Amino acid sequence: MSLTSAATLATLDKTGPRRITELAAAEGVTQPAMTVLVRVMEEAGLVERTGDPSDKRVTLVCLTEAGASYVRTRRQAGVDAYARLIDELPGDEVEALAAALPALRHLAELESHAREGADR
Amino acid sequence: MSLTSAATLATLDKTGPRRITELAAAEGVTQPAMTVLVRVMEEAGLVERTGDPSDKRVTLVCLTEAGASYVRTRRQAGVDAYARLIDELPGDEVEALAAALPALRHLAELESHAREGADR
DNA sequence: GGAGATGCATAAGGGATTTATATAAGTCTG
DNA sequence: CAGACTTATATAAATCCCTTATGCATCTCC
Repeated sequence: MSLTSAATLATLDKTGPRRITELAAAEGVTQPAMTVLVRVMEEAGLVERTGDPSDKRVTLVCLTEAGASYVRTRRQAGVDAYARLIDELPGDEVEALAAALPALRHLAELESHAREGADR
Repeated sequence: MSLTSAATLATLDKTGPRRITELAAAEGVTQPAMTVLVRVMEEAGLVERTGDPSDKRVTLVCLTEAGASYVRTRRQAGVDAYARLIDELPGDEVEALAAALPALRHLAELESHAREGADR
């Protein structure tokens, strides 16, 4: 599964159904790339396409139950892997990490904004 | 320049000349991929191949001056970009980040060891 | 109601990587 | 010390994921 596919599933999980164009912009790929990705993920049973009744041009993409469970499994695996690593750190370092969490979150947010500016 | 190329240059900068197979393992790609990468970087003037006199099968890859300067420039650009972001954080968050640096370094080291184990 | 804008799909091409295989050099064994 | 394995790299073909270019259907607006 490509990195972009995984990121797209995560985005769908976070924000609910999206149109193809929105997903492409969110993941920083072109619309044709996202069209193909969605087809592949649909064939894998991870997402479904549903037409938008108010605009027959758009196809809304939403997670299937299998897709949602895939996202959860993958996220949990990541969390577990990091938890195992953090368990090996001395206690004072764990505390320092915890204390830095707001700063790290803030930094990630600044970075994503900077990336938006650069991409367009 | 591909991500793997940049990582390979950084590895060469950190650890000195390496053989193709070592570089491939270090970057997590196959040997033929690294062979091609090295040829491209050689044509770009960033690395040089030198035979190992004690084993005529191996080709040692080392950074040229241009390659080393490329690595330094790129690294500095990254440092600058992060510095700009960190400048926007409130002072207490900067302090928290600084306090967490040893933990982050330690975590990165644990992670790279874990990755070694998983890849083989 | 027709012109332009918008959303998606398809086609063709390129870059980076993979597997499979070839070639050459080293190592070891009887 | 000769042949059989092993190791280091190279080459070839195929694959994956992405791009640009383009087509088609639908919407919007005067």
